Amino acid sequence: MEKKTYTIYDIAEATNVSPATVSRVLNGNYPVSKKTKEKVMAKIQEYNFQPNSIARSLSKKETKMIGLILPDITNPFFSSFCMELEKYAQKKGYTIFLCNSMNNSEMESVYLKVLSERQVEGIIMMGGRINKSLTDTEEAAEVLEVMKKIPVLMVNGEMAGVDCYQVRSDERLGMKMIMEHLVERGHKNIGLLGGKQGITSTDIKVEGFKQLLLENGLVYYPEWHIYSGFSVESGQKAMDKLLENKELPSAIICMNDMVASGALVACNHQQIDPKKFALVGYDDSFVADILTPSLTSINHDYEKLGTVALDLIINAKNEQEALDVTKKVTIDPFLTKRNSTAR
Amino acid sequence: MEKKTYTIYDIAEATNVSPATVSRVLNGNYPVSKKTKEKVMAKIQEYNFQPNSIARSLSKKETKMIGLILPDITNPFFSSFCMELEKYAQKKGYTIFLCNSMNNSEMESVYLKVLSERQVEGIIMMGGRINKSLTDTEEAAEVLEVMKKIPVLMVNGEMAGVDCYQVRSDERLGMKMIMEHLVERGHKNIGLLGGKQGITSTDIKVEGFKQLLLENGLVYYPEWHIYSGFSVESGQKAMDKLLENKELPSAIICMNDMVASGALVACNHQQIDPKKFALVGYDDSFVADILTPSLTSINHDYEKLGTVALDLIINAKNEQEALDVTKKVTIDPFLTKRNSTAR
DNA sequence: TTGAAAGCGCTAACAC
DNA sequence: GTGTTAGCGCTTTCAA
Repeated sequence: MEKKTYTIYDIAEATNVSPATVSRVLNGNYPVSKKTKEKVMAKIQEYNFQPNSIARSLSKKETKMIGLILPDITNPFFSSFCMELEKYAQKKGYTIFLCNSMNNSEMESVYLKVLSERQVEGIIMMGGRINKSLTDTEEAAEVLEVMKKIPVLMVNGEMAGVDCYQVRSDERLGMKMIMEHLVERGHKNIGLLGGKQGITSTDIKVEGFKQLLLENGLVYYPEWHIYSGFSVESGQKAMDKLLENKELPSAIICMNDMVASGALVACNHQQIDPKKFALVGYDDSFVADILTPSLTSINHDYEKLGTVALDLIINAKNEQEALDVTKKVTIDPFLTKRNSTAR
Repeated sequence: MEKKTYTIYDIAEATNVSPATVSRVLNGNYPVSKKTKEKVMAKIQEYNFQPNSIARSLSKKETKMIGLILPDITNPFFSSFCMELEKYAQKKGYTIFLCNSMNNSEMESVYLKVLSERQVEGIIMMGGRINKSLTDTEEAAEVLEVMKKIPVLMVNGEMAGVDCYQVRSDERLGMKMIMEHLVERGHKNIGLLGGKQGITSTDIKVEGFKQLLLENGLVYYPEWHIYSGFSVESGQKAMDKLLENKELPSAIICMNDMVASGALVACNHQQIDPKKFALVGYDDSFVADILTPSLTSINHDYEKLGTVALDLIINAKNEQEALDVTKKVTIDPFLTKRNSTAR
């Protein structure tokens, strides 16, 4: 079974050329006569030779690998992004190194180190430490250390004192789209469910929510605003709590589709027709389609998020000299209307 | 910004030892005097030195990377497996190289090549070409070629003529658990929705379904058995079609949770109370919890699937000599009962 | 316990 | 156009 694995030397020898020439036909970056080229190609075919990209990486000091650190690939938001990122990376000749931190800061640290040792050419971070409103100094220091060697990009997050590449979907705008949609549907009493204080994405939405109520001449009722988390269960709990109120809103915005799912579960448990409320989610994951009623939600435009992120990080090297580099890009989300807010 | 990145030579020089010694303290595999060890460690700290694992890989001819090729990480079945695999791999000092083939055979080929060039130490395949009942010769040949160099493991799939490592959750047993559960609940009329003929996982379940009906003295009604696919929409279509029948089953088994979701959507559209049917899904993904009613489903035991798969592939190298290696392992799934089949 | 040196497979000057 | 050769950064005999 110890199959001999061929090197360019084997090919060179068998073809009576030098290893350099083999390398040249392999890379096509230097002129090689048609004749020798064909000769070499033939042997490569014959031997089914595959270049060792480890050796190439060492020699060229480039790995064509991008690291992606996220909390949990099981979450549709992250997997959707991952998918789009990889799709685009593939086109660009890059390959993605996926790291699930399991929502654990220590794991993030471990992976930061692993990726650095593996010489990835860029690191994209999502969730976890970059999504806390209050930056932890230790955690920031680690990222800064890595940034000395490798460009870092954060998706929908940031850390105080860490000046890195950023791509974010405009959650303030997303909230505005939701609000306009609801107002247009005649809603005046609107509740907000889920999320956690201190998590950036939540804080942005909450702030937008309050401000937009004001702008639309509507009132913010604290009892209709319930923090709970990001999971289905948290959504269920939040909805249960909301339903304890005597006065209820006519529309409910949820921090993500999971929370909205939980809200629906709560309604069903309590034998309350969910159509009583206009319900809106966030992330526009595939669950939005399977819920009853199907869920109106905000789409982050995953494709754009992915392509922009990759472009930024790939170009980071070249851009380092340029002074006017746009390091932070904001992507417009869009609203997908479904039955949960139909008239 | 062109930050000098240190090598063991820098450390060696600064410490007045040889690079070899630095390597030894880094790896801890050879005796080093306590004194020099501490000296070296200190410098490593000071310089914040990180070994280049590309160089190490080239020298040691080991990458500690395992490739994972699957159709779509967005699908909870695959992401759940991926998560468990990575969790265990991390413990074992391995790292996962994720490849989304986007359900595209050519992409599978591309990734097979990429992983091979990148010198991964094992390749785990799921879905795609290994899940067709009729093996494509070309596709098999590619896999066989790779197997000359790298051990390959297939999860819930196989290819005719390709003798590789295999881990599968026993879908025949899963079907039996479902059937027993339904029979115990008094159901005699059972339908089967979704899947595709020619896809192994479907074929196994269908065959089991028919046989188990027989064994339980029940009748197979072709009009209650509707192929459609694996998506939510396909489930909806299948259910719509099923509902055209005059006589309806009292229980419905779906090929996966997505199809079951679609079935529920169809019921809701048609204003039919889904509680009229006992509904069972497959995969036990998180959607099972958010549906109304919550969905009874078969869990593949992702953790076991992941750990067994990794162990097999990691040990492949050593085991090559042993003649009696168990190359194929079957994992027992388990039934998670929820409201959709409650009395 | 430590150092010298060869080598992992490929690339890229530099010659010719 | 093509060959020679010196690395890339680390590991690992072999000697000392």
